[in-house]
Amino acid sequence: MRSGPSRAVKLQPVRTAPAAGGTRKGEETRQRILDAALKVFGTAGLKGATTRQIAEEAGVALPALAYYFGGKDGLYLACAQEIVDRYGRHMLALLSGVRASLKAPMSAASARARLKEVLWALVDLQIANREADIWMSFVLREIAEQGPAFDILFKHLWAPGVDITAELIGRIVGERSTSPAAKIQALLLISSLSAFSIARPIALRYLDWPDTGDARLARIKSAIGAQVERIA
Amino acid sequence: MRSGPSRAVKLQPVRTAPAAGGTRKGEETRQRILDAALKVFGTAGLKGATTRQIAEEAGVALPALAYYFGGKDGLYLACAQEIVDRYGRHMLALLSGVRASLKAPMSAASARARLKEVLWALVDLQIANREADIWMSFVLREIAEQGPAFDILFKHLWAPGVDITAELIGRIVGERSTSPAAKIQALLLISSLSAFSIARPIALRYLDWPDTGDARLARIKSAIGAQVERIA
DNA sequence: TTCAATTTATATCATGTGATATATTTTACG
DNA sequence: CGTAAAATATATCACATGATATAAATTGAA
Repeated sequence: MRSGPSRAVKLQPVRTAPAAGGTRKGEETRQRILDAALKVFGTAGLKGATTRQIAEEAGVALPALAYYFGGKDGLYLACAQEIVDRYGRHMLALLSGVRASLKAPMSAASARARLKEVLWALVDLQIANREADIWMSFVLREIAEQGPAFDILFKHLWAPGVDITAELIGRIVGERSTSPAAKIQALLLISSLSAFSIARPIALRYLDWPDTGDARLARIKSAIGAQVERIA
Repeated sequence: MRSGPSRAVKLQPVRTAPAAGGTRKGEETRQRILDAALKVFGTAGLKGATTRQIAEEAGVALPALAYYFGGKDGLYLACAQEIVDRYGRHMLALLSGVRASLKAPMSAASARARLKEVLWALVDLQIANREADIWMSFVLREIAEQGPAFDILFKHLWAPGVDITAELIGRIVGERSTSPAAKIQALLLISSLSAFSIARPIALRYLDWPDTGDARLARIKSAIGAQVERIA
Protein backbone atom coordinates (compact mmCIF):
# COMPACT_ATOMS: atom_id res chain seq x y z
CA MET A 1 0.00 0.00 0.00
CA ARG A 2 1.75 3.09 -1.25
CA SER A 3 1.13 6.44 0.38
CA GLY A 4 -0.36 8.82 -2.14
CA PRO A 5 -2.57 11.90 -2.30
CA SER A 6 -5.94 11.91 -0.63
CA ARG A 7 -8.69 11.16 -3.15
CA ALA A 8 -10.27 14.55 -2.54
CA VAL A 9 -7.29 16.42 -3.95
CA LYS A 10 -6.49 15.79 -7.60
CA LEU A 11 -3.00 16.66 -8.83
CA GLN A 12 -4.15 16.49 -12.45
CA PRO A 13 -7.44 17.31 -14.16
CA VAL A 14 -9.50 14.57 -15.82
CA ARG A 15 -8.42 14.25 -19.47
CA THR A 16 -10.69 13.64 -22.41
CA ALA A 17 -9.95 13.99 -26.08
CA PRO A 18 -10.53 17.40 -27.62
CA ALA A 19 -13.63 17.78 -29.76
CA ALA A 20 -11.40 18.98 -32.59
CA GLY A 21 -7.73 19.58 -33.12
CA GLY A 22 -6.42 16.23 -31.93
CA THR A 23 -3.41 14.56 -33.43
CA ARG A 24 -3.42 12.44 -36.53
CA LYS A 25 -2.25 9.53 -34.47
CA GLY A 26 -4.98 10.10 -31.93
CA GLU A 27 -7.59 10.04 -34.66
CA GLU A 28 -6.23 6.72 -35.86
CA THR A 29 -6.37 5.36 -32.34
CA ARG A 30 -9.95 6.55 -32.03
CA GLN A 31 -10.91 4.72 -35.21
CA ARG A 32 -9.12 1.60 -34.09
CA ILE A 33 -11.11 1.59 -30.87
CA LEU A 34 -14.37 2.06 -32.79
CA ASP A 35 -13.61 -0.88 -35.05
CA ALA A 36 -12.72 -3.07 -32.12
CA ALA A 37 -15.81 -2.02 -30.21
CA LEU A 38 -18.14 -2.75 -33.12
CA LYS A 39 -16.76 -6.23 -33.18
CA VAL A 40 -16.88 -6.90 -29.48
CA PHE A 41 -20.26 -5.27 -28.88
CA GLY A 42 -21.60 -7.14 -31.89
CA THR A 43 -20.48 -10.40 -30.38
CA ALA A 44 -21.13 -9.91 -26.71
CA GLY A 45 -23.66 -7.06 -26.54
CA LEU A 46 -23.43 -3.92 -24.48
CA LYS A 47 -23.44 -5.71 -21.17
CA GLY A 48 -21.42 -8.76 -22.10
CA ALA A 49 -18.63 -6.80 -23.75
CA THR A 50 -15.82 -5.74 -21.42
CA THR A 51 -13.77 -2.63 -21.72
CA ARG A 52 -10.62 -4.71 -21.30
CA GLN A 53 -11.59 -6.89 -24.22
CA ILE A 54 -12.22 -3.88 -26.43
CA ALA A 55 -9.00 -2.23 -25.33
CA GLU A 56 -7.05 -5.37 -26.06
CA GLU A 57 -8.70 -5.83 -29.45
CA ALA A 58 -7.81 -2.25 -30.30
CA GLY A 59 -4.30 -2.50 -28.91
CA VAL A 60 -4.72 0.40 -26.50
CA ALA A 61 -4.59 0.88 -22.76
CA LEU A 62 -7.84 0.75 -20.84
CA PRO A 63 -8.19 4.46 -20.00
CA ALA A 64 -8.16 5.30 -23.71
CA LEU A 65 -11.81 4.29 -23.89
CA ALA A 66 -12.74 6.92 -21.33
CA TYR A 67 -10.34 9.41 -22.89
CA TYR A 68 -11.84 9.21 -26.40
CA PHE A 69 -15.44 8.24 -25.68
CA GLY A 70 -16.15 8.98 -22.05
CA GLY A 71 -16.50 5.31 -21.16
CA LYS A 72 -18.34 2.22 -22.26
CA ASP A 73 -21.74 3.78 -22.84
CA GLY A 74 -20.36 6.65 -24.83
CA LEU A 75 -18.43 4.20 -26.95
CA TYR A 76 -21.60 2.23 -27.59
CA LEU A 77 -23.44 5.28 -28.88
CA ALA A 78 -20.44 6.21 -31.00
CA CYS A 79 -20.63 2.76 -32.57
CA ALA A 80 -24.24 3.33 -33.54
CA GLN A 81 -23.30 6.61 -35.14
CA GLU A 82 -20.46 4.89 -36.97
CA ILE A 83 -22.87 2.33 -38.40
CA VAL A 84 -25.21 5.05 -39.56
CA ASP A 85 -22.29 6.85 -41.20
CA ARG A 86 -21.13 3.74 -43.02
CA TYR A 87 -24.65 2.99 -44.17
CA GLY A 88 -24.99 6.54 -45.38
CA ARG A 89 -21.79 6.34 -47.39
CA HIS A 90 -23.10 3.23 -49.10
CA MET A 91 -26.78 3.96 -49.62
CA LEU A 92 -27.42 7.67 -49.45
CA ALA A 93 -26.65 8.59 -53.05
CA LEU A 94 -28.81 5.78 -54.40
CA LEU A 95 -31.72 6.48 -52.06
CA SER A 96 -31.61 10.17 -52.87
CA GLY A 97 -31.65 9.44 -56.56
CA VAL A 98 -34.60 7.09 -56.24
CA ARG A 99 -36.42 9.52 -53.98
CA ALA A 100 -35.97 12.26 -56.57
CA SER A 101 -37.25 10.08 -59.39
CA LEU A 102 -40.29 9.22 -57.27
CA LYS A 103 -41.32 12.84 -57.51
CA ALA A 104 -42.48 12.22 -61.07
CA PRO A 105 -44.83 9.55 -62.40
CA MET A 106 -43.08 6.23 -62.76
CA SER A 107 -44.09 3.15 -64.74
CA ALA A 108 -44.44 -0.21 -63.01
CA ALA A 109 -41.49 -1.54 -65.00
CA SER A 110 -39.37 1.40 -63.97
CA ALA A 111 -40.38 1.02 -60.34
CA ARG A 112 -39.44 -2.64 -60.51
CA ALA A 113 -36.03 -1.80 -61.88
CA ARG A 114 -35.38 0.77 -59.19
CA LEU A 115 -36.61 -1.56 -56.47
CA LYS A 116 -34.17 -4.19 -57.65
CA GLU A 117 -31.44 -1.58 -57.53
CA VAL A 118 -32.27 -0.76 -53.92
CA LEU A 119 -32.50 -4.37 -52.81
CA TRP A 120 -29.30 -5.34 -54.57
CA ALA A 121 -27.53 -2.45 -52.97
CA LEU A 122 -28.76 -3.74 -49.63
CA VAL A 123 -27.48 -7.18 -50.58
CA ASP A 124 -24.09 -5.70 -51.41
CA LEU A 125 -24.09 -3.87 -48.11
CA GLN A 126 -25.35 -6.69 -45.91
CA ILE A 127 -24.44 -9.92 -47.59
CA ALA A 128 -21.64 -9.49 -50.08
CA ASN A 129 -19.66 -7.42 -47.65
CA ARG A 130 -18.43 -9.67 -44.88
CA GLU A 131 -17.60 -6.73 -42.68
CA ALA A 132 -21.30 -6.14 -42.35
CA ASP A 133 -21.52 -9.14 -40.07
CA ILE A 134 -19.90 -7.01 -37.46
CA TRP A 135 -22.38 -4.24 -37.45
CA MET A 136 -25.41 -6.35 -38.32
CA SER A 137 -24.92 -8.15 -35.07
CA PHE A 138 -24.72 -4.87 -33.23
CA VAL A 139 -27.91 -3.65 -34.90
CA LEU A 140 -29.70 -6.86 -34.11
CA ARG A 141 -29.05 -6.58 -30.45
CA GLU A 142 -30.19 -3.01 -30.43
CA ILE A 143 -33.46 -4.08 -32.05
CA ALA A 144 -34.02 -6.69 -29.40
CA GLU A 145 -33.15 -4.42 -26.53
CA GLN A 146 -34.32 -1.08 -27.90
CA GLY A 147 -31.36 0.29 -26.10
CA PRO A 148 -29.83 3.75 -26.22
CA ALA A 149 -29.09 3.61 -29.92
CA PHE A 150 -32.49 2.48 -31.17
CA ASP A 151 -33.75 5.90 -32.15
CA ILE A 152 -30.62 6.79 -34.10
CA LEU A 153 -30.73 3.52 -35.97
CA PHE A 154 -34.45 3.65 -36.62
CA LYS A 155 -34.34 7.09 -38.11
CA HIS A 156 -31.19 6.85 -40.18
CA LEU A 157 -30.81 3.19 -40.95
CA TRP A 158 -34.14 1.45 -41.18
CA ALA A 159 -36.83 3.93 -42.01
CA PRO A 160 -35.28 5.36 -45.20
CA GLY A 161 -34.88 2.01 -46.95
CA VAL A 162 -38.29 0.72 -45.91
CA ASP A 163 -39.93 3.98 -46.95
CA ILE A 164 -38.50 3.84 -50.42
CA THR A 165 -39.22 0.16 -50.84
CA ALA A 166 -42.82 0.69 -49.81
CA GLU A 167 -43.22 3.57 -52.20
CA LEU A 168 -41.76 1.64 -55.09
CA ILE A 169 -44.08 -1.27 -54.35
CA GLY A 170 -46.98 1.16 -54.34
CA ARG A 171 -45.95 2.38 -57.79
CA ILE A 172 -45.65 -1.17 -59.07
CA VAL A 173 -49.19 -2.02 -58.08
CA GLY A 174 -50.49 1.33 -59.25
CA GLU A 175 -51.28 3.07 -55.99
CA ARG A 176 -51.51 6.80 -55.64
CA SER A 177 -50.32 6.81 -52.06
CA THR A 178 -48.51 4.08 -50.24
CA SER A 179 -50.97 1.69 -48.64
CA PRO A 180 -50.50 -0.28 -45.44
CA ALA A 181 -50.40 -3.42 -47.58
CA ALA A 182 -47.47 -2.03 -49.56
CA LYS A 183 -45.74 -1.13 -46.32
CA ILE A 184 -46.22 -4.63 -44.98
CA GLN A 185 -44.85 -6.05 -48.23
CA ALA A 186 -41.86 -3.75 -47.95
CA LEU A 187 -41.14 -4.94 -44.44
CA LEU A 188 -41.43 -8.57 -45.50
CA LEU A 189 -39.22 -8.03 -48.53
CA ILE A 190 -36.43 -6.26 -46.74
CA SER A 191 -36.57 -8.74 -43.90
CA SER A 192 -36.22 -11.64 -46.28
CA LEU A 193 -32.66 -10.49 -46.89
CA SER A 194 -31.89 -11.46 -43.36
CA ALA A 195 -31.87 -15.08 -44.53
CA PHE A 196 -28.37 -14.42 -45.77
CA SER A 197 -27.24 -11.71 -43.43
CA ILE A 198 -28.42 -12.32 -39.88
CA ALA A 199 -29.25 -15.97 -40.44
CA ARG A 200 -26.29 -16.56 -42.67
CA PRO A 201 -24.84 -19.47 -40.67
CA ILE A 202 -28.14 -21.29 -41.05
CA ALA A 203 -28.36 -20.67 -44.76
CA LEU A 204 -24.80 -21.77 -45.41
CA ARG A 205 -25.26 -24.95 -43.50
CA TYR A 206 -28.63 -25.66 -45.00
CA LEU A 207 -27.45 -25.11 -48.56
CA ASP A 208 -24.10 -26.77 -47.93
CA TRP A 209 -22.35 -23.62 -49.09
CA PRO A 210 -18.89 -22.64 -47.85
CA ASP A 211 -19.61 -18.94 -48.38
CA THR A 212 -21.60 -16.50 -50.45
CA GLY A 213 -19.03 -16.10 -53.19
CA ASP A 214 -19.75 -14.54 -56.54
CA ALA A 215 -21.76 -17.26 -58.25
CA ARG A 216 -23.84 -17.90 -55.17
CA LEU A 217 -24.38 -14.24 -54.60
CA ALA A 218 -25.70 -14.01 -58.13
CA ARG A 219 -28.24 -16.69 -57.32
CA ILE A 220 -29.35 -14.82 -54.26
CA LYS A 221 -29.78 -11.66 -56.27
CA SER A 222 -31.64 -13.60 -58.92
CA ALA A 223 -34.05 -14.99 -56.35
CA ILE A 224 -34.64 -11.53 -54.92
CA GLY A 225 -35.17 -10.18 -58.40
CA ALA A 226 -37.73 -12.87 -59.01
CA GLN A 227 -39.56 -11.76 -55.89
CA VAL A 228 -39.73 -8.26 -57.27
CA GLU A 229 -40.95 -9.49 -60.64
CA ARG A 230 -43.76 -11.33 -58.96
CA ILE A 231 -45.13 -8.29 -57.19
CA ALA A 232 -48.51 -7.47 -58.69
CA MET B 1 -13.50 -13.99 9.83
CA ARG B 2 -15.14 -17.04 11.32
CA SER B 3 -13.11 -20.17 11.98
CA GLY B 4 -14.45 -23.04 9.87
CA PRO B 5 -13.37 -26.30 8.33
CA SER B 6 -10.32 -26.45 6.13
CA ARG B 7 -11.32 -26.32 2.48
CA ALA B 8 -9.84 -29.75 1.85
CA VAL B 9 -12.36 -31.49 4.12
CA LYS B 10 -16.01 -31.24 3.07
CA LEU B 11 -18.64 -31.84 5.74
CA GLN B 12 -21.34 -32.30 3.10
CA PRO B 13 -21.28 -33.74 -0.40
CA VAL B 14 -21.98 -31.49 -3.38
CA ARG B 15 -25.69 -31.61 -4.12
CA THR B 16 -27.30 -31.63 -7.52
CA ALA B 17 -30.86 -32.41 -8.41
CA PRO B 18 -31.69 -36.07 -9.07
CA ALA B 19 -32.19 -37.07 -12.68
CA ALA B 20 -35.62 -38.39 -11.72
CA GLY B 21 -37.68 -38.68 -8.58
CA GLY B 22 -37.45 -35.11 -7.38
CA THR B 23 -40.28 -33.37 -5.60
CA ARG B 24 -43.20 -31.70 -7.28
CA LYS B 25 -42.12 -28.42 -5.80
CA GLY B 26 -38.60 -28.92 -7.06
CA GLU B 27 -39.88 -29.50 -10.55
CA GLU B 28 -41.84 -26.26 -10.37
CA THR B 29 -38.76 -24.44 -9.20
CA ARG B 30 -36.79 -25.91 -12.05
CA GLN B 31 -39.37 -24.67 -14.57
CA ARG B 32 -39.43 -21.25 -12.97
CA ILE B 33 -35.67 -20.98 -13.35
CA LEU B 34 -35.89 -22.03 -16.98
CA ASP B 35 -38.51 -19.38 -17.73
CA ALA B 36 -36.47 -16.73 -15.99
CA ALA B 37 -33.30 -17.77 -17.76
CA LEU B 38 -34.93 -17.70 -21.21
CA LYS B 39 -35.91 -14.15 -20.50
CA VAL B 40 -32.60 -12.97 -19.12
CA PHE B 41 -30.42 -14.80 -21.62
CA GLY B 42 -32.68 -13.52 -24.38
CA THR B 43 -32.13 -9.97 -23.22
CA ALA B 44 -28.52 -9.99 -22.16
CA GLY B 45 -26.99 -13.00 -23.91
CA LEU B 46 -24.96 -15.77 -22.36
CA LYS B 47 -22.16 -13.51 -21.22
CA GLY B 48 -24.18 -10.49 -20.26
CA ALA B 49 -26.71 -12.37 -18.19
CA THR B 50 -25.79 -12.82 -14.53
CA THR B 51 -26.69 -15.74 -12.37
CA ARG B 52 -27.91 -13.32 -9.70
CA GLN B 53 -30.29 -11.69 -12.13
CA ILE B 54 -31.69 -15.03 -13.21
CA ALA B 55 -32.01 -16.21 -9.64
CA GLU B 56 -33.83 -13.04 -8.67
CA GLU B 57 -36.13 -13.22 -11.67
CA ALA B 58 -36.97 -16.80 -10.72
CA GLY B 59 -37.33 -16.00 -7.04
CA VAL B 60 -34.73 -18.55 -5.96
CA ALA B 61 -31.43 -18.47 -4.16
CA LEU B 62 -28.27 -18.36 -6.24
CA PRO B 63 -27.05 -21.94 -5.62
CA ALA B 64 -30.29 -23.30 -7.08
CA LEU B 65 -28.90 -22.68 -10.55
CA ALA B 66 -25.98 -24.98 -9.89
CA TYR B 67 -28.22 -27.45 -8.07
CA TYR B 68 -30.70 -27.90 -10.93
CA PHE B 69 -28.55 -27.17 -13.98
CA GLY B 70 -24.92 -27.47 -12.95
CA GLY B 71 -24.29 -23.76 -13.41
CA LYS B 72 -24.71 -21.04 -15.96
CA ASP B 73 -23.58 -22.98 -19.01
CA GLY B 74 -25.72 -25.97 -18.22
CA LEU B 75 -28.69 -23.67 -17.77
CA TYR B 76 -28.03 -22.13 -21.16
CA LEU B 77 -28.09 -25.49 -22.90
CA ALA B 78 -31.23 -26.46 -21.01
CA CYS B 79 -32.86 -23.31 -22.36
CA ALA B 80 -32.06 -24.34 -25.89
CA GLN B 81 -33.60 -27.72 -25.28
CA GLU B 82 -36.65 -26.02 -23.78
CA ILE B 83 -37.09 -23.94 -26.91
CA VAL B 84 -36.84 -27.00 -29.09
CA ASP B 85 -39.44 -28.74 -26.94
CA ARG B 86 -41.86 -25.82 -27.17
CA TYR B 87 -41.37 -25.57 -30.90
CA GLY B 88 -41.97 -29.29 -31.20
CA ARG B 89 -45.23 -29.08 -29.25
CA HIS B 90 -46.44 -26.40 -31.61
CA MET B 91 -45.20 -27.55 -34.98
CA LEU B 92 -44.42 -31.22 -34.95
CA ALA B 93 -47.89 -32.57 -35.71
CA LEU B 94 -48.34 -30.19 -38.61
CA LEU B 95 -44.91 -30.80 -40.09
CA SER B 96 -45.35 -34.57 -39.79
CA GLY B 97 -48.67 -34.40 -41.55
CA VAL B 98 -47.27 -32.30 -44.37
CA ARG B 99 -44.25 -34.52 -44.65
CA ALA B 100 -46.49 -37.56 -44.98
CA SER B 101 -48.61 -35.95 -47.66
CA LEU B 102 -45.45 -35.06 -49.57
CA LYS B 103 -44.87 -38.75 -50.06
CA ALA B 104 -47.55 -38.76 -52.72
CA PRO B 105 -47.92 -36.55 -55.79
CA MET B 106 -49.34 -33.17 -54.85
CA SER B 107 -50.95 -30.55 -57.05
CA ALA B 108 -49.55 -27.00 -57.09
CA ALA B 109 -52.76 -25.71 -55.52
CA SER B 110 -52.54 -28.27 -52.79
CA ALA B 111 -48.90 -27.45 -52.17
CA ARG B 112 -49.80 -23.78 -51.92
CA ALA B 113 -52.45 -24.49 -49.36
CA ARG B 114 -50.12 -26.57 -47.25
CA LEU B 115 -47.37 -23.99 -47.52
CA LYS B 116 -49.75 -21.34 -46.22
CA GLU B 117 -50.63 -23.64 -43.37
CA VAL B 118 -46.98 -24.01 -42.43
CA LEU B 119 -46.22 -20.30 -42.68
CA TRP B 120 -49.31 -19.31 -40.73
CA ALA B 121 -48.42 -21.76 -38.04
CA LEU B 122 -45.01 -20.10 -37.89
CA VAL B 123 -46.74 -16.74 -37.66
CA ASP B 124 -48.86 -18.02 -34.79
CA LEU B 125 -45.76 -19.33 -33.11
CA GLN B 126 -43.50 -16.34 -33.68
CA ILE B 127 -45.69 -13.33 -34.07
CA ALA B 128 -49.13 -13.86 -32.59
CA ASN B 129 -47.66 -15.33 -29.47
CA ARG B 130 -45.91 -12.61 -27.52
CA GLU B 131 -44.08 -15.10 -25.39
CA ALA B 132 -42.10 -16.01 -28.45
CA ASP B 133 -40.21 -12.73 -28.12
CA ILE B 134 -38.42 -14.29 -25.24
CA TRP B 135 -37.07 -17.25 -27.02
CA MET B 136 -36.67 -15.58 -30.41
CA SER B 137 -34.17 -13.29 -28.84
CA PHE B 138 -32.31 -16.23 -27.39
CA VAL B 139 -32.28 -17.96 -30.76
CA LEU B 140 -31.07 -14.86 -32.48
CA ARG B 141 -28.07 -14.53 -30.29
CA GLU B 142 -27.21 -18.14 -30.76
CA ILE B 143 -27.29 -17.65 -34.53
CA ALA B 144 -24.92 -14.72 -34.27
CA GLU B 145 -22.54 -16.44 -31.91
CA GLN B 146 -22.91 -20.03 -33.04
CA GLY B 147 -22.52 -20.88 -29.43
CA PRO B 148 -22.99 -24.17 -27.63
CA ALA B 149 -26.64 -24.52 -28.58
CA PHE B 150 -26.33 -23.89 -32.31
CA ASP B 151 -26.32 -27.53 -33.36
CA ILE B 152 -29.37 -28.41 -31.30
CA LEU B 153 -31.30 -25.47 -32.68
CA PHE B 154 -30.20 -26.03 -36.26
CA LYS B 155 -31.25 -29.63 -36.29
CA HIS B 156 -34.52 -29.41 -34.42
CA LEU B 157 -35.71 -25.88 -34.95
CA TRP B 158 -34.58 -24.49 -38.27
CA ALA B 159 -33.91 -27.31 -40.65
CA PRO B 160 -37.30 -29.05 -40.43
CA GLY B 161 -39.33 -25.98 -41.34
CA VAL B 162 -37.00 -24.84 -44.09
CA ASP B 163 -36.89 -28.36 -45.54
CA ILE B 164 -40.65 -28.59 -45.80
CA THR B 165 -41.03 -25.09 -47.13
CA ALA B 166 -38.45 -25.79 -49.82
CA GLU B 167 -40.13 -29.01 -50.80
CA LEU B 168 -43.55 -27.41 -51.03
CA ILE B 169 -42.10 -24.63 -53.19
CA GLY B 170 -40.58 -27.29 -55.41
CA ARG B 171 -43.99 -28.90 -55.82
CA ILE B 172 -45.60 -25.57 -56.61
CA VAL B 173 -43.18 -24.91 -59.46
CA GLY B 174 -43.34 -28.51 -60.65
CA GLU B 175 -39.93 -29.79 -59.67
CA ARG B 176 -39.17 -33.42 -59.21
CA SER B 177 -36.53 -32.82 -56.60
CA THR B 178 -35.99 -29.72 -54.58
CA SER B 179 -33.68 -27.35 -56.40
CA PRO B 180 -31.23 -24.89 -54.87
CA ALA B 181 -33.45 -22.11 -56.17
CA ALA B 182 -36.39 -23.50 -54.23
CA LYS B 183 -34.21 -23.74 -51.17
CA ILE B 184 -33.11 -20.15 -51.50
CA GLN B 185 -36.74 -19.11 -51.90
CA ALA B 186 -37.62 -21.06 -48.79
CA LEU B 187 -34.94 -19.31 -46.80
CA LEU B 188 -36.08 -15.90 -48.05
CA LEU B 189 -39.71 -16.67 -47.32
CA ILE B 190 -39.20 -17.90 -43.81
CA SER B 191 -36.85 -15.06 -43.07
CA SER B 192 -39.40 -12.52 -44.23
CA LEU B 193 -41.43 -13.41 -41.15
CA SER B 194 -38.71 -11.85 -39.08
CA ALA B 195 -40.11 -8.47 -40.10
CA PHE B 196 -42.73 -8.98 -37.43
CA SER B 197 -40.89 -11.18 -35.02
CA ILE B 198 -37.28 -10.18 -34.62
CA ALA B 199 -37.73 -6.74 -36.12
CA ARG B 200 -41.11 -6.22 -34.55
CA PRO B 201 -40.23 -2.93 -32.83
CA ILE B 202 -39.25 -1.51 -36.19
CA ALA B 203 -42.39 -2.69 -37.91
CA LEU B 204 -44.66 -1.36 -35.19
CA ARG B 205 -43.04 2.01 -35.25
CA TYR B 206 -42.93 2.17 -39.00
CA LEU B 207 -46.58 1.20 -39.41
CA ASP B 208 -47.65 3.25 -36.40
CA TRP B 209 -49.19 0.15 -34.89
CA PRO B 210 -49.54 -0.31 -31.15
CA ASP B 211 -49.38 -4.09 -31.45
CA THR B 212 -50.11 -6.99 -33.77
CA GLY B 213 -53.66 -7.56 -32.60
CA ASP B 214 -56.19 -9.67 -34.47
CA ALA B 215 -57.04 -7.43 -37.39
CA ARG B 216 -53.41 -6.53 -38.01
CA LEU B 217 -52.34 -10.12 -37.69
CA ALA B 218 -54.88 -10.97 -40.37
CA ARG B 219 -53.27 -8.44 -42.66
CA ILE B 220 -49.87 -9.92 -42.06
CA LYS B 221 -51.18 -13.39 -42.84
CA SER B 222 -52.87 -12.04 -45.92
CA ALA B 223 -49.62 -10.50 -47.13
CA ILE B 224 -47.79 -13.75 -46.56
CA GLY B 225 -50.52 -15.67 -48.31
CA ALA B 226 -50.14 -13.31 -51.27
CA GLN B 227 -46.44 -14.10 -51.37
CA VAL B 228 -47.28 -17.78 -51.62
CA GLU B 229 -49.84 -17.17 -54.35
CA ARG B 230 -47.22 -15.36 -56.37
CA ILE B 231 -44.78 -18.23 -56.39
CA ALA B 232 -44.54 -19.56 -59.94
C1' DT C 1 -44.39 -39.63 13.57
C1' DT C 2 -39.82 -40.58 11.85
C1' DC C 3 -36.27 -40.17 8.75
C1' DA C 4 -33.63 -40.12 4.44
C1' DA C 5 -33.60 -37.59 0.42
C1' DT C 6 -34.32 -33.37 -1.61
C1' DT C 7 -34.35 -28.58 -1.66
C1' DT C 8 -33.39 -23.96 0.00
C1' DA C 9 -30.79 -20.19 2.21
C1' DT C 10 -26.82 -17.51 4.06
C1' DA C 11 -22.18 -16.68 3.79
C1' DT C 12 -17.84 -16.72 1.58
C1' DC C 13 -14.19 -16.99 -1.99
C1' DA C 14 -11.24 -15.88 -5.95
C1' DT C 15 -11.47 -13.45 -9.81
C1' DG C 16 -13.37 -10.02 -13.04
C1' DT C 17 -15.03 -5.25 -14.30
C1' DG C 18 -15.74 -0.09 -15.28
C1' DA C 19 -13.73 3.69 -13.88
C1' DT C 20 -10.18 6.66 -12.23
C1' DA C 21 -5.60 8.89 -10.54
C1' DT C 22 -1.49 10.32 -12.04
C1' DA C 23 3.01 10.02 -14.13
C1' DT C 24 5.16 9.85 -18.47
C1' DT C 25 5.58 10.14 -23.38
C1' DT C 26 4.41 12.05 -27.80
C1' DT C 27 2.80 15.55 -30.92
C1' DA C 28 2.58 19.76 -33.32
C1' DC C 29 3.24 24.56 -33.55
C1' DG C 30 5.73 28.92 -33.05
C1' DC D 1 14.44 23.87 -29.92
C1' DG D 2 10.99 24.72 -26.32
C1' DT D 3 6.61 24.03 -24.65
C1' DA D 4 1.67 23.37 -24.01
C1' DA D 5 -1.60 20.20 -25.33
C1' DA D 6 -2.67 15.70 -26.44
C1' DA D 7 -2.13 11.01 -25.81
C1' DT D 8 -0.50 6.80 -23.48
C1' DA D 9 0.69 3.68 -19.64
C1' DT D 10 0.77 1.64 -14.94
C1' DA D 11 -1.49 1.12 -10.82
C1' DT D 12 -5.42 1.16 -7.92
C1' DC D 13 -10.24 1.18 -6.25
C1' DA D 14 -14.97 -0.28 -5.11
C1' DC D 15 -18.02 -3.22 -6.56
C1' DA D 16 -19.78 -7.25 -9.38
C1' DT D 17 -19.73 -12.16 -10.68
C1' DG D 18 -19.84 -17.47 -10.98
C1' DA D 19 -19.17 -20.81 -8.01
C1' DT D 20 -19.08 -23.19 -3.71
C1' DA D 21 -19.45 -24.70 1.44
C1' DT D 22 -22.52 -25.89 4.64
C1' DA D 23 -26.41 -25.40 7.70
C1' DA D 24 -31.23 -25.57 7.84
C1' DA D 25 -35.81 -26.41 6.02
C1' DT D 26 -38.99 -29.16 3.33
C1' DT D 27 -40.84 -33.24 1.16
C1' DG D 28 -42.71 -37.71 0.77
C1' DA D 29 -42.83 -42.52 1.91
C1' DA D 30 -43.08 -46.02 5.40
